[in-house]
Amino acid sequence: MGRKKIEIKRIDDERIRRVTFKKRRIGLLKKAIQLSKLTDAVIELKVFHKEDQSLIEYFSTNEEEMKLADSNKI
Amino acid sequence: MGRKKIEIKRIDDERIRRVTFKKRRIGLLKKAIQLSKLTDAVIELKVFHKEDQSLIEYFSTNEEEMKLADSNKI
DNA sequence: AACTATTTATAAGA
DNA sequence: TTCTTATAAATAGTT
Repeated sequence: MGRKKIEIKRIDDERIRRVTFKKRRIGLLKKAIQLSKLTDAVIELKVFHKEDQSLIEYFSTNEEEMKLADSNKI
Repeated sequence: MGRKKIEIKRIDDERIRRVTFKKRRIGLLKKAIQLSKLTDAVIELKVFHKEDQSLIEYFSTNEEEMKLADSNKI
């Protein structure tokens, strides 16, 4: 959803890859927060990027509740 | 992004809440996969829904690599 | 479950 | 390189 349609494969140009990463990471986090708020979904999201050694984590609830859900895996 | 703009708060109507959950969970998963493919990001995503006891998990890589990233938390 | 009008995310440009 | 904008994509309400 930009000026042009892009293929979903690794972006070779490092500059563009970094910019895309920063933009889309924000977008993904927003979507996760919205889903959680709208529907009571319990969400855990981690995004790690080697290039800048950044790690972002989001838990819609405490970790314990997620582990509980996890242990009752279907 | 639909016929009307909605507020990001809990959807009271159960039927609508369930439909919205199913739609947006797919959207979130797609975004996570795309971010990973486009930028080499390492992503872990878990979505749990109490109402139907469903748990969806996505790892863009093996869990070990994520744990490693996690242990180097900044 | 499928459609479509509209909002939102974002790729490329400024 | 932060801000803008044209366009693609997601989705709220409809059928």
